[in-house]
Amino acid sequence: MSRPQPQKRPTVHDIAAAAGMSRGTVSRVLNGGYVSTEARAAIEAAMSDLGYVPNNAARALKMRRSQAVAFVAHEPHSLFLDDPNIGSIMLGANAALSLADHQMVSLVVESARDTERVARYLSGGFVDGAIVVSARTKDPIIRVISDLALPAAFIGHPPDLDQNIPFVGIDNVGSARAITEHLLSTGRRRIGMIAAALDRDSGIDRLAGFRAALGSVFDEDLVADVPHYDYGSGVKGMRDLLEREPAIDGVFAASDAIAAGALETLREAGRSVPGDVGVVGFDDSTWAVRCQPQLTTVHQPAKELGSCAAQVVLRQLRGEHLDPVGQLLSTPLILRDSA
Amino acid sequence: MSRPQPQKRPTVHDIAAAAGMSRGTVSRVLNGGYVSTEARAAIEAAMSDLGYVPNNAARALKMRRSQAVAFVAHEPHSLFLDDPNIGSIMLGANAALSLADHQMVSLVVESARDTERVARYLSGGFVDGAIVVSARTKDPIIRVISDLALPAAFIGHPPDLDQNIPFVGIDNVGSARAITEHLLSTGRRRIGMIAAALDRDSGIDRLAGFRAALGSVFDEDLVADVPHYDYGSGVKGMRDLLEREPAIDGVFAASDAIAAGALETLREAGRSVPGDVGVVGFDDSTWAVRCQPQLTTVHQPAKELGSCAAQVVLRQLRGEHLDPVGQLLSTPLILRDSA
DNA sequence: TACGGATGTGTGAACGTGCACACAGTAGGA
DNA sequence: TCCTACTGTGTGCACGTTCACACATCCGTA
Repeated sequence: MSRPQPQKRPTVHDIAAAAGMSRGTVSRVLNGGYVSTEARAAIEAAMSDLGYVPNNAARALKMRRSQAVAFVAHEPHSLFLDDPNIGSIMLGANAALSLADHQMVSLVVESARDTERVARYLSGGFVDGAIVVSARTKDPIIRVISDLALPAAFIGHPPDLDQNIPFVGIDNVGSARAITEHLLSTGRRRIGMIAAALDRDSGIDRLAGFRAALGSVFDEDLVADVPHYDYGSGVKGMRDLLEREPAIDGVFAASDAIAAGALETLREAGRSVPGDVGVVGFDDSTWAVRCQPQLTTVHQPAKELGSCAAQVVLRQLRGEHLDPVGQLLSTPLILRDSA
Repeated sequence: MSRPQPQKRPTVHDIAAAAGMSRGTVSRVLNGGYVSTEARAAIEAAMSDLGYVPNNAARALKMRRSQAVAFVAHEPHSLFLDDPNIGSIMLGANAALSLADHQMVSLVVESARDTERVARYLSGGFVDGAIVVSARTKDPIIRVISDLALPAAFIGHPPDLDQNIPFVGIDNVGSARAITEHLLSTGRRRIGMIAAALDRDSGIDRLAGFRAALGSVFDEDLVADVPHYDYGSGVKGMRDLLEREPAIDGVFAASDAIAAGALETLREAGRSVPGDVGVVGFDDSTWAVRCQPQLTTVHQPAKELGSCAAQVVLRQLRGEHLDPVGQLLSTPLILRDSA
């Protein structure tokens, strides 16, 4: 089968001609307005006959509206795969946008090259707004969105985020503090933390909450710093911690995946959990119930974060005023067996 | 900050006026052509001055080219979260498209409503082609793409896929057969399978390969049928199998996640692996090395699948002829500890 | 009889871009 | 001198849509 032209598709003109009407009437059938029942029937028949589909590019050009919202997944390789939240957040956002008849298009940013292309894409009129997840400090995408005045919502917010850009997130400081306090309440004395992603608000805030809970007992030496929220980082971080303080009896892992890695290391080292060491995670992801023992952790409402962010963007699109620029969702503690 | 209009953005006209040139010359600066060095300098200065970004919608309308390719992730909720392949496939595709200066936009299909909207989006001129992953039998998306003659590539192919639509995949039948034969070679006699996703080519083919390897020894009763490739399905499937045949000594799980679930159930049931029961998986995902014992499995070249599919679409876009419509990537057996 | 409103339909102009074409000037070769 | 080729620039049109406007008809009422 040869494919010389990309197949001439019918336009409003063709439909109008086939139905014996004018373009205006076809447009009215599509967008609402006064149309007689016969005219509507004829046009609808012609449309399904010729297989008409409106051309979004033309519509977007004329209307300055594409009915699409970008979901910018600004994640390095390993994170994207090992972070279960990102998937849930996407699905939550997709569902909310879908309900409002908007298309979610997700853009993956891996390299500097990607950043530039995504920036071009965002400003090219293909999307009406953007949801940005886990942007980093000094992320160029932030500037682009700010310059463009593109309706946007950030999920989590880097410390240098422009005050006017709305965000939704969770109270990382408070949640980290609460779960650390739980660890204290079970009688643990030498509590360490495997802190990750300290170039992001979430990582920084979880560490801050941990520090706050421990107060004067806080010991810099008991913080292992790992780059990512993944399993491998957990294994490594726990080895570090055991080496520095063999008498450690409590661990706050910055994510469930990290906690899972930590459990594995503790098992190899012959420590029992929660007998010798209490371990808590963060996320309440599938990791939490898959571990042995199951993890005590902080529930992160990933799906709600996604749909909330979508709502924020949609509200801006409708021209509504946003009262509080930021919004924090609550994060219940989930008590299971690991601490 | 009030936001009455979506902020008037500069157009070629504005740039032309600012630089004292005509629109045509601006266009030539952007797209190549004869332009004097002074003119180019003046125009480039004006562009960076006014912060000009070409309007993709207008360009797409005129050129019938958007420089974007859709990645249709046709996955139900649980699958999307638990299938590690989809992420790797996406990253592979993204990298390849990025290199060719194309934007990947990924569309999530969850519901029938989504299907319809995605179909509209695909035919709306926002994308030049599509990569479709794990479409199901009778998927309406297939018809849409076929009707539109949209350059596309399927990853895996449903049995009812139009002969002309290119696909890339792996030899599920051969790989399943090979790993089952490995199980046989270790002396297992009562081998069961936890089969999943039997509404998809991958699920069907893996079962077929299993059956082929066993030949006359194949026993219908030793196949547990579960809906998804996830951990929970593995737990359930293994319970089924143990109940039906307590003397079972080998299990082929249709995915690593399923194998992980099966391991958990076996552990609970007091069976040792690989002592009492040999277990093999499929995918060589992060699950495989995270299990105890680590899984013997089939390596699935997820990233290559993604980049291959992208290449196929790009080649169609360039008007090249595709010799073999289908393409199968090789899948080495990875021998670890579980069988 | 005339008028205002509701209902229904057609037409022209724009959205921002790229391309074909026209035009102008210079240079080289027959 | 004329023709052609090359470089550089401006202008009109089209892509497919929507929207504002003009027009046409019919009804009820002043």
